[in-house]
Amino acid sequence: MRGQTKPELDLAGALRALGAPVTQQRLAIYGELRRAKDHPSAEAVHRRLGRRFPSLSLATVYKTLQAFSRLGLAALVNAPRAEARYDAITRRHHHLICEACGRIADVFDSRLDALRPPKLPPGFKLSGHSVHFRGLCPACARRGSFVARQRTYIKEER
Amino acid sequence: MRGQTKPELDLAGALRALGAPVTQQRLAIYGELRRAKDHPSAEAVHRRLGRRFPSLSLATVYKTLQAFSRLGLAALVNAPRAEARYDAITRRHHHLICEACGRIADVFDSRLDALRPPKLPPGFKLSGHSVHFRGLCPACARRGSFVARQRTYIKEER
DNA sequence: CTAGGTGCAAACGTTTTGCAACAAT
DNA sequence: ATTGTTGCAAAACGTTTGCACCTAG
Repeated sequence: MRGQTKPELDLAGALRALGAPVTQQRLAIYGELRRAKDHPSAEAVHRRLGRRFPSLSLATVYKTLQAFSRLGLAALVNAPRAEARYDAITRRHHHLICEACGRIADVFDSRLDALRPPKLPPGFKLSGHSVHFRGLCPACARRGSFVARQRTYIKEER
Repeated sequence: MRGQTKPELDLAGALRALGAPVTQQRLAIYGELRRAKDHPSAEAVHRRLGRRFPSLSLATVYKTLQAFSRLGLAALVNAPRAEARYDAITRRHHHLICEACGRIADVFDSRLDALRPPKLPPGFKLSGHSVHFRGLCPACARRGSFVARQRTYIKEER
């Protein structure tokens, strides 16, 4: 739980504990992710490591970040590759998302509407917020068999 | 051009009030969005309208949904076209997102961690949730000039 | 030696764009 | 008549994949 000086060592241990190979690329990518404080994209990580590891490929960065995410060693902040989905309801509300089938349900709750961030940075102009609840809808939970933590969600109905 | 509740009429009025042209395409797309209860993607809206409006193009659906979103007549549920962004912090936390520059800050708050949806559908297996606060960071708020409601967020730093 | 990670280039699906034709005001 | 929208096709973008090679265990 320290790691500002040698975050790579933590990673190596974690990977070994998980039976996953420890590679130079993984150490470098994890080190960069630890160092970064701006939630970088795969492309950003690749760009930043470019000087020191000219042979590191973007595909490896993608695969590695996905692996970290799957292994619980990093977290995906947003849902990439998701189609834009629209709602005619513009009144403030929140969402309940099935991670397996992608179904989205509306959640109306004034308690959630009233949330405020603790200690907002001075000068930040807050314009809104939304709460995303994730999980498995009744149908998908019954079927089971969904590998969690893989993708945030998949598709909507035709 | 009817539909039982005549949602098209609301749209026409709203568009006129905003000085925006009222077209058949806009009425149809809005009608479909109102009718749908599953937060459809642009592609889904296009597919569903295909029978009745064979000449309607997918590009128009994209442009129209974006326009609606910008005008406050529809809401974008997720962030499309966003790059996947990662975080080395896997401990539960929330985010504060600048809609102009895309900067993401971490928000730690046990009160937010403890949120629960009101009346969860029976059988839904909740696995987690996160709160996204949106707004303008101090730097962007100072500069002003950002047209809100446009995109959810844009880019991260190099 | 073997499992699986890596690099490359091509493929993918979604979204955006340039532009000419067109419709709404 | 002017302005903004539409449709088309092509391009852009982030991401994923197939496969040969390489590397850690």
